[in-house]
Amino acid sequence: MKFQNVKGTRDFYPEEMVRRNWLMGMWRKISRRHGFAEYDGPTFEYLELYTAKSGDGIVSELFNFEDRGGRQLALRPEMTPTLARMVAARANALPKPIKWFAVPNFFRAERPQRGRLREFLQWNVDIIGAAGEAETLADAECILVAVDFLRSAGFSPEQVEIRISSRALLAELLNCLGVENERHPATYTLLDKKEKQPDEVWQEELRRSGITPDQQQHLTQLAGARGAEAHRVIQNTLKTSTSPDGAAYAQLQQLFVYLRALGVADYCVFDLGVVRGLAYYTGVVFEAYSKGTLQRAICGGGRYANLLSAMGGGALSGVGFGMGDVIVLDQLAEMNLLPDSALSFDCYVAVEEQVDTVHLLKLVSLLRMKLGLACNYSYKSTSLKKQVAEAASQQVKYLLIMGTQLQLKNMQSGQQQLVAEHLDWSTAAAETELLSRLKQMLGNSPD
RNA sequence: GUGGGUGUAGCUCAAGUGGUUAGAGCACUAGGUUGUGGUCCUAGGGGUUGCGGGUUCGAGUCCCGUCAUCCACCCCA
Repeated sequence: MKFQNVKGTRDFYPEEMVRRNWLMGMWRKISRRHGFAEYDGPTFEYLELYTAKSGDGIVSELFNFEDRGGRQLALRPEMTPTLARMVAARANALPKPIKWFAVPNFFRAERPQRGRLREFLQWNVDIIGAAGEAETLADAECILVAVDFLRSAGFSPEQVEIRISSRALLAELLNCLGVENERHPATYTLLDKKEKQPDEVWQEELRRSGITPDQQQHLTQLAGARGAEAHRVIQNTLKTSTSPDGAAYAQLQQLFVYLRALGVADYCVFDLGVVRGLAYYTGVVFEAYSKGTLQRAICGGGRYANLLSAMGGGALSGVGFGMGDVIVLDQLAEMNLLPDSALSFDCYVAVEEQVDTVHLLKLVSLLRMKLGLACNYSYKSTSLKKQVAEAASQQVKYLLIMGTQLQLKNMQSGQQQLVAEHLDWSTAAAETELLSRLKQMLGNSPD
């Protein structure tokens, strides 16, 4: 019987693990420097937690099972329900705003394809409980974190952009056009599809949507309007109403003022075509869009004003985004931005023929446990040349050569120094002497 | 769930229209170059050609099924 990994899952051999750890490290570093605290929850929850948010239809999309007590459980397909549950449990005790992030693995029973697997990692960043004016600050900070990551990973504004819009603004505009509230969700879906299908198909769907020809014409102008053009279209639309609201429009303009102040405006573009598929977004919506050969969203997020209360979490508004590792790594690879994934250790001890293995082990143990260095040596007695070659293949910074003398070689500079003329393991004092000598030489060597 | 492409060594690929014992490079292992940078030389291990059936004197090659994988659709938290 030959086994293989389950469809849609990945094995992480050391080389891939280096990349994965690099990405997770970036996510954590970026999150922390913007003042976010890491949290996590269980890998599985009660099935109802997910059906409560997304309806029974979600069940076919997730891995669910029954435990021995007959309870219906499911592997987590996303973090928001868990987050809502955790926040709800301590809603009154947690200081606001709550700025949390997580880098969990998720499971979805979907058909795998490029950029989508059945188990994947996703960076989740949320700010919950910022109210009033502070909402826009939180929106800006969320987008800032996303841009900071993309820029730090090496994406240029030519390679990726953050497309930003607002559901609240769209609602305002639809009201001006006289589209009834109950038609808003369907209209959002329509707008969302504008760029994803041929124009004739979209126009056909528009005709069948049940809104008036006049409304259809305005909607065509709105959909996909970007930057200055979007502002012009909005101003024209607001004029068509006798009592325009304009609050959401003002808020969105304020958001862009903040983004300019934060220095990330070059990555951001106002784009009315961004809607996001999720029903629960109520305010700002945004996505990072890759402009590579495979054009697609790298991350997506937005403001959800009612989600937590709908899940028993109290009247707290939140804003957040998620970024999956599969697409990010895919896009980084395409743009040649992935770091070197070779193994690397701190040092390697090579021995000449006459060296006693017991002495070798004593030195290795000093390096590993007293100096805390990641250190390797060969189990076999092979030529010095092969040991040096192996050291080089492990990308070590230092090579220690043990013979009658002990020498230290800096593998980057090629410089070699004498550590000790003779190695004396007979007394504890001699060992301490050697240790401090090594500490000094390794500590002072330039990396 | 629908449609399409692809399955030969760990990886990248060979093997005229069916024809002897399925090959190469890289990687891996061992030995050598008596030793300080991924070298070079030699040797070796590794394959039921995804699996099952069929056609045939004979199938990696043709046919059917199945599984896996990739791509697109659906969906996208």
